[in-house]
Amino acid sequence: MEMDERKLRILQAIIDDYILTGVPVGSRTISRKYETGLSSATIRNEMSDLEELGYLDQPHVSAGRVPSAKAYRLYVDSLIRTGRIRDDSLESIGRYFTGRVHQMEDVIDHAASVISALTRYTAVVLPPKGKQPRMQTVQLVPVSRDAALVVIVTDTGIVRDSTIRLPGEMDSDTLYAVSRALTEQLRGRTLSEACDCLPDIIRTMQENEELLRGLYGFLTERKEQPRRPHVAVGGTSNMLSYPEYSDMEKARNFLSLMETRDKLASIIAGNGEMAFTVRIGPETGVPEMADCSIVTASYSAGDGQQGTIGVIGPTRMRYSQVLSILNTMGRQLTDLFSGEEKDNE
Amino acid sequence: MEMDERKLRILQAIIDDYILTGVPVGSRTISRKYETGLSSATIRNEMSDLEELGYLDQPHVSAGRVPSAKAYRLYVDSLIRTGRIRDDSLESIGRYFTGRVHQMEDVIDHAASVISALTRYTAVVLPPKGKQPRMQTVQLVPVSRDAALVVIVTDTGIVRDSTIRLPGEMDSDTLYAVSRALTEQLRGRTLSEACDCLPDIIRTMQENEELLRGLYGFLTERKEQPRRPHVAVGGTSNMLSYPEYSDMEKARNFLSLMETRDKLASIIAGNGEMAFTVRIGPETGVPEMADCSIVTASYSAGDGQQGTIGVIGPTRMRYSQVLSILNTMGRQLTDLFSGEEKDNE
DNA sequence: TGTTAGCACTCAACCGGCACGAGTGCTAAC
DNA sequence: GTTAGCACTCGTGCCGGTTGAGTGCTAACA
Repeated sequence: MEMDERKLRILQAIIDDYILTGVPVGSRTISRKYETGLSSATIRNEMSDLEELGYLDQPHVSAGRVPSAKAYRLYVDSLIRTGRIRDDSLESIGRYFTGRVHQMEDVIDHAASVISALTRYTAVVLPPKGKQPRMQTVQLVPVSRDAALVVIVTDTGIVRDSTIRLPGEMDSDTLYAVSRALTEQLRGRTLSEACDCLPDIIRTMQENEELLRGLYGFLTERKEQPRRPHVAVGGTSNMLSYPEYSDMEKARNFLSLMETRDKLASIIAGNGEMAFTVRIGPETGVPEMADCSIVTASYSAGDGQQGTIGVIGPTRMRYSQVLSILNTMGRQLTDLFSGEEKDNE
Repeated sequence: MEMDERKLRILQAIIDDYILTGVPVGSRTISRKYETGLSSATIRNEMSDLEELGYLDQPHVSAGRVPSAKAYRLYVDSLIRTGRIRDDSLESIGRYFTGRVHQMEDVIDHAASVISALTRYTAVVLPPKGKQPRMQTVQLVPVSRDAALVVIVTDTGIVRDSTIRLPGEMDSDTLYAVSRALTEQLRGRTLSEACDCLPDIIRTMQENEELLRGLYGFLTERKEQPRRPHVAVGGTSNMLSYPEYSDMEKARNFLSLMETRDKLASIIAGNGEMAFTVRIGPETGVPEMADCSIVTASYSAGDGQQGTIGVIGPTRMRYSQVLSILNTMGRQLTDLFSGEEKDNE
């Protein structure tokens, strides 16, 4: 026995209905609500076949059928292959991003809350991430008599800053002179390269040895403990609306996973090569998410920097809508960050 | 009829037991588990009195008694008055904050997760906030040929940065010269004062008019849309462990409140004058939190800057433990930020 | 006068039985 | 190949009885 056109149509109807209602769907429902021109008995036979083929599950004998992960996979693949991903909500998304100060973290927080509001699922946004950033400018800004702020501008526009102590009183001009010299020497190097060659530089700039040692300590600390990126999450409470999560234990595990941002980031993080990733149920590889699906899309922030936006929802997700929204949002973010990028170059 | 010593002792026992178990407590339980030397019948009479006085509620006639908000209030007040707030968990808290790079947001995130882990409730930490910060140094750091990073160092150590466009190519030395001149003129002023007097400065520095105008735009934008402070939240999932939140609807409302950080911040924000605030049930003034309590403590970040740490839990909270942990954590944060502050002055 | 033992009463929680109905699989007729 | 009909399954909701924790009241006691 194999799949034919009619089976496919029936499966589609079952999935649509299940996504809508969340309750196992029976043969009668399909024959009535969807104009198939077939009786419930015929649907029943087809459903039986579809179950044998592994596309449907039956919670118990007198209940309706529920789509399996395999069915969703088929459904999503055909959705993506036929390119039926619209851009309908573009304007409503675009509207959110006008006339604002675009600080990176604000933008991704905001993106997460917009996505979760539109989809009514949980949204996760990871900041752009790419190759090792290279230094462009190093500058020491005086903060007080014996402390300075280290500002490192990299080619990705990301700035790391923190104060270091000065060995003694140093005026603003001296700091500037050191900054210029450092910039000249370190420009184009990555953070860890800079770390490696700083001892050499210290030798050539004896007069400021102590200050540079402080800077060296700061850099190595940063290299070993990079500031972990900000992960934006929105709409975690949405998940509790779905009967899939009426089990408290499950809900708590889910929420607690959402709280451990490191783990969450590693789950969401895409390989950056695919426009979309859809992982259904067990495909997520995370036991806590055995009955969730994760849809991710990547956006670009110029210069090879890639970010990820993702939606987490029950396996019976409105995939088509989610893909459309992620698609639009991805483009929006790409425009936004690339635009900013253009300003800087 | 009025309160006497014995009633107080019994009430105390009832509250202790209810905090522990979460189920209505009966007279027999009190007479056996707590060595009162009284029979259950006597306890029963006293409980009846306590109910009449408004300290106990009875869910239904054949259930035990439950402490009222008024009872918790009495309990907490005596807890605070007698100063029975220990510092037992100090070492375990202190241990968390050693050998780390102390970036403000990391610290408060971390504090929230430590508090929630220790208390098993939900923790909220607000960053220090105080009088208008005053400028100390302004510096323009070149980012690319036609863009610069504006770094403003204020006396609170908080740094605002964002890129602005340069009118044309300007080398690092020119930018430095402008920075020095600006610093001289603006030092000691608040952000909005700086905004007001920048037009005057522009007049005196004709040659860089265009650059300064860009800066002016940046400052006014910042003045009107201050970056909203980062609110750290930890342990939201903990709330689902308590039977008080077995109702999904309630749980969802709670979580969604935790997601709207602005509102959350305004609920938690203390007046800064009290060491501790305990708001019980209706006292919170938030309908979603009718059966929650909120305990807050403030910490100081030096120079009049005040931050707030808070715990949100069911009304039957382990107040004593929570107060003790907040007390310790508040001191820890005060030390940490004041220490940093000391480095800078 | 305060304390306690005893007793009747209440009521949520639990359990077993029963009817209902949605849904299936199978068979026979079209 | 399709469909009508029928027997069968099984989760769900409802009803009534039992249980047990807990109370309030009263009478006896120290």
